[in-house]
Amino acid sequence: MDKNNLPLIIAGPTASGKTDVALALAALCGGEIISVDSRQVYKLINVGTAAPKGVWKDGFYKVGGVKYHLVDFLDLNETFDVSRFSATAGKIVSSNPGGKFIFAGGTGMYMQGYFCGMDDLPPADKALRAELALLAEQKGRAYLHSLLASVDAASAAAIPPGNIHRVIRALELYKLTGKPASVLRTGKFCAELPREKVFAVYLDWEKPELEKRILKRTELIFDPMVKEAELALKLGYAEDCPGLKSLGYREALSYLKGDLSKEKAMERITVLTRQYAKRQRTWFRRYENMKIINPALYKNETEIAEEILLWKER
RNA sequence: GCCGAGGUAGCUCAGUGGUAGAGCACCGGUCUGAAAAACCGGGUGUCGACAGUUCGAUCCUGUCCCUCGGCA
Repeated sequence: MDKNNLPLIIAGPTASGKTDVALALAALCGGEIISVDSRQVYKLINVGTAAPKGVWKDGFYKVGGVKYHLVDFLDLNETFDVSRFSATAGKIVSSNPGGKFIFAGGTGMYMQGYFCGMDDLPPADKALRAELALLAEQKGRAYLHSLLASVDAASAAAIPPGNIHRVIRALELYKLTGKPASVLRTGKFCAELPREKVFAVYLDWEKPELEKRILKRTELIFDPMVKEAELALKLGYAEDCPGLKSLGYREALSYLKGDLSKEKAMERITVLTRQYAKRQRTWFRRYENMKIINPALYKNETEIAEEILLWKER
């Protein structure tokens, strides 16, 4: 296999400039970009999710002529998840054999799912989840956890009772298949990103620098975010629909309702974004074969892209 | 200037004559179809300063400094 045709991953925390680097790479070597982002998939909330600005043309979302996949297509009432990402990305890649692909984004779990592979497990069952969530609400998370312990001791031991999402998923797997998660899962998902299948880059700013960028971005996107939230409500979407659960929209809505001053709302969004960036850093630290790049050491995105291409050729 | 209230963690504040806690922030981590999710772990401190009383003071006493109200 031609080494130059291996896909590239441009990962990094939120506000690290992944999109711009990906676009610079596409400009240098051609190719298409696949957004690895659980929120940029939605329509109507493009600014607040920092989705690249583009236009729909011939069935593709294009940014400056570059195909930018998996952005701006999903209804706010729909949910997206790692399996859908993995399957869709797979289709996009196989639709253009020999094409160059740049995976850009910060949703580590999606990268993990696509590059390491998903086990063949049943998908989410909304009704069952709602039923289990209700049970947890009525009888407590500890009760749900004890239910899990009685059918799947290994999962129960690994999942803290407070982690309601994972407790529910483990119970869901058991109810749908009759087998405990520990039996269904092969462990391949947890592997290191396969070196022979992908080149991975991580954009790693010094912390104070990233914090400044986050602050700046909050200031830049807050007003448009409020407008997006307002429009969504006007179109009939509920405040708690899946899309509007994206980071910051709750605060934008609170501001809209007058429950939060603009200053407080922005401050809160900045904190949430910083915490999110930290979780991303923690996630990506697991990968030992990523190329770490400090963007501050380069003049611009093009220089970073050139550096990445040089590294890839080696 | 006088009177009153107060100075304890990054912030808001609780507390005790035996060198301190909470929430949030912050730091570290977990992660298999919700992941911008949901969690787990950690106190990071000259208790305003200086004296005095005491075996021992963040706590009691005095002086000073600072902040916020009220009166001038």
